[in-house]
Amino acid sequence: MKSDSQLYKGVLNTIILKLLQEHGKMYGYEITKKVKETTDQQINLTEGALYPALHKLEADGMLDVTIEHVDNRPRKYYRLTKKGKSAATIKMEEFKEFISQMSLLLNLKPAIR
Amino acid sequence: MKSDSQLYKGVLNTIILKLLQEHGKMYGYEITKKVKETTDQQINLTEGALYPALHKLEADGMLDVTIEHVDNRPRKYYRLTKKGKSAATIKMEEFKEFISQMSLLLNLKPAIR
DNA sequence: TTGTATACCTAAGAAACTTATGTAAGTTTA
DNA sequence: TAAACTTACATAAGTTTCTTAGGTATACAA
Repeated sequence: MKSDSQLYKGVLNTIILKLLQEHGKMYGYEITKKVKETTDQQINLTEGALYPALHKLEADGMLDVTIEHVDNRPRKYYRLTKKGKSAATIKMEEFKEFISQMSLLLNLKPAIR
Repeated sequence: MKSDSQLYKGVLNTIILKLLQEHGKMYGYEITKKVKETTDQQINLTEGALYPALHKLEADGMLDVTIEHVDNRPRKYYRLTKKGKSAATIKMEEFKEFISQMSLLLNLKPAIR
């Protein structure tokens, strides 16, 4: 995760879980592309951050993996487990709460639903 | 900073700079109280996080310090320097940009002005 | 055949916290 | 009046999470 701002520390898992919740299954490289595309090239989710995060989420029972071969190259598709699904929901709630608290602290108008 | 969520990592400087921008001068303990009060006791800005952060901001030329004694106890009042003022503004812009990018990634409705 | 895109990976170091202390004066309460 | 809490500062060890910098390998375009 790189964008000249410290703010993105801590949101990596939230992003991963949410993207998987929306798209069903994704592989690592696809996630980096998706993030870059969605944020108009502003956020570069680096592989050095992503892969260790995926491995940790898998070790924690949040993700299941299936390997598929495309053009002789392996892809590791990740999917949310049951535990991962509820974690995704919780992380989203936490994020909204975070925005709401920060809006109070920084005197912003909160308006995220 | 403690609230059972990793999200608050990275926003500490933003909060400090913004509070000082709004209130002119504040001392450390006052900042922790202000954060607790504003967030309805939800966010506990721990001293182990705050004091090193204040010292670093001072070392970086963002803050000026003056010591005042109240009831025989010393208070270190912090104020934004010129550099600190522009840093505060930049941090706020960065935070709004962060919210906007995250809203895209997490499919939220962005509405912070 | 050189560069770019795809697709995975790890390891050293830095940064920013948490947790756990420590000091000391003033204030409340049993 | 002793104990407990609040005010007000501080540091230091350890953890987590990321950055930076590498590495492997296949496919395709110039």
